[in-house]
Amino acid sequence: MADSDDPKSLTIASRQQPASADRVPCKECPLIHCRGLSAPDEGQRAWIEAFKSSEARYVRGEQVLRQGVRATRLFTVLEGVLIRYRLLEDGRRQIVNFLFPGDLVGLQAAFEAELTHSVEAMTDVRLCVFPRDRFFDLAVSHPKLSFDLTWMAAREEAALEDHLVSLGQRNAQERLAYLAVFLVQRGAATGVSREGTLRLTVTQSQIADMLGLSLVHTNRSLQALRRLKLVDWTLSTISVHDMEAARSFAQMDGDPYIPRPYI
Amino acid sequence: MADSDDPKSLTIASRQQPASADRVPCKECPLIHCRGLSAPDEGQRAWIEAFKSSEARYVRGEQVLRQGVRATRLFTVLEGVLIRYRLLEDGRRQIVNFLFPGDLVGLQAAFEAELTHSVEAMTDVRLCVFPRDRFFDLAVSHPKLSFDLTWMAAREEAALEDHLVSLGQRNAQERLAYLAVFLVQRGAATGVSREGTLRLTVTQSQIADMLGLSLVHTNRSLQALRRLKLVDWTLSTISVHDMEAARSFAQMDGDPYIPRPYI
DNA sequence: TCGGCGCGATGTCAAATGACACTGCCCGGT
DNA sequence: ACCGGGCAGTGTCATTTGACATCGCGCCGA
Repeated sequence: MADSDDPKSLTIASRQQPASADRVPCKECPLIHCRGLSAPDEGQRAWIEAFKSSEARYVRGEQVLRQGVRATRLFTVLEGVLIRYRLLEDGRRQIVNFLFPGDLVGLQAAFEAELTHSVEAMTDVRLCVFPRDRFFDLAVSHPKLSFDLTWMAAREEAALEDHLVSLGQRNAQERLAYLAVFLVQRGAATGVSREGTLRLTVTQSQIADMLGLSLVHTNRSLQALRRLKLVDWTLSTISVHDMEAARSFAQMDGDPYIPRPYI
Repeated sequence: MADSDDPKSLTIASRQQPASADRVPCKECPLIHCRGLSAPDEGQRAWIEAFKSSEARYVRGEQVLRQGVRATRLFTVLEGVLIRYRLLEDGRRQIVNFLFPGDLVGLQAAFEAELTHSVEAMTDVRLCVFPRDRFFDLAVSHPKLSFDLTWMAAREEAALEDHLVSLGQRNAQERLAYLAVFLVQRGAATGVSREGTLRLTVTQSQIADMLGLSLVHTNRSLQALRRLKLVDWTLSTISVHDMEAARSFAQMDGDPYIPRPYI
């Protein structure tokens, strides 16, 4: 079920991450070009630049944050995709959400609480690092950023609400269609994918752990969707031929496009 | 499935809610006495008082917010319990969360987005009303409150994460035990329930719609839990005899007590 | 006093989903 | 060339969960 406990990924995950010397200045932030993300203005960007302490890189499979610890750093995704998941004591794993460029990683750390989930890189990633202890300064000195932060938290909450509806009300095929559409659109909005297709390595085991299905049933349902020509999801590629058909198959409503602020 | 479309509740729900003349001054806010809630200080309370525009009352079954509209007001729960749910086009309903005193209702409204869920009163409730358009002032003029707001959003997100794990990884009985423990503890923290028992009218149909189970299966699983002497859940009362046993049965970890700020 | 209604409970059967054991394929290391 | 590991796919059978029909009970209003 949880495939994160194989020896290799553990040893990789536990080595300390050196702060990379080179860092992108915020005024040249590559995320500016993402439709789907609304960039902060000049003043805010200066503030963010000062707040940002460094950059970090992780390779696919590495753990960025570990459930149960009190983290001292927050991150923001500059490049790549990650997952956020929780482990139960008996080894069951629930993947809670995927993280794309612009997303905030580890907001819980800001409130000196223990993390309730782990975060793992799905691709090689670059993250912006922010110190937790200066977090409160943010709200004081730049209200608009603080507002954006609340916005981001609310947005993430809405995403979880969507997933919750999926797990609670949709059957296996609908869930798969929903997740495929969700990921492809997230990818499109953050510059990771072309229209209708997302190149991202996701194993069926990970899909199963996200959707609350068994591995075998996930496999069979994926095949069914492939036969229906709705979603073609392979190890390295998710492609949705007819977005509207897939959306209606999965009973998705609401507007897919709401530009999000980021930090 | 969705029982909210019976004619009676609809007519009740659609009448306009007169702003009640009498309102509790924030300095006498009854929530001060809730362990489980950390009260704002004097200065903050003054600011909240100025921000608060009125109070509203709803009776059990009334709709407070409706999915798909752009609300102009935010609420805070002063007294009572509500549910937040989403309807799918074919009538399936997913209850997303329960709202207890101190909780924020309709944060999405702050970002001029369409609401993705409806909110309905489970008991007679009293709400504090805040205008949406003065919301941004909050962040500017009182950073600590803005910080608390982010905190609350993050807390709600964590709760949804818990529910997501439940729907994704737990079987019917575990989900029921989890939900019972969750509700009783939420009730205890907000002064609604005595230790181990919560008096709150929840139909099995509502439980089913929260946990993604069929009505019949919910019924049978509840009976099973009753036979196991873990949870006794009737229409009007939830009682958990042995909290620790129930928590471990449902594979719940983490600290149940984190005092939350409120507004 | 009668009927309607909301809610819980049950019996029976069907469908969805899971568990387990096994195969084939690809790929990288030696 | 061989081995081992990760991953998708399959066959078979068990378990969980859902669908549908029905009953009992308490409540309330005509």
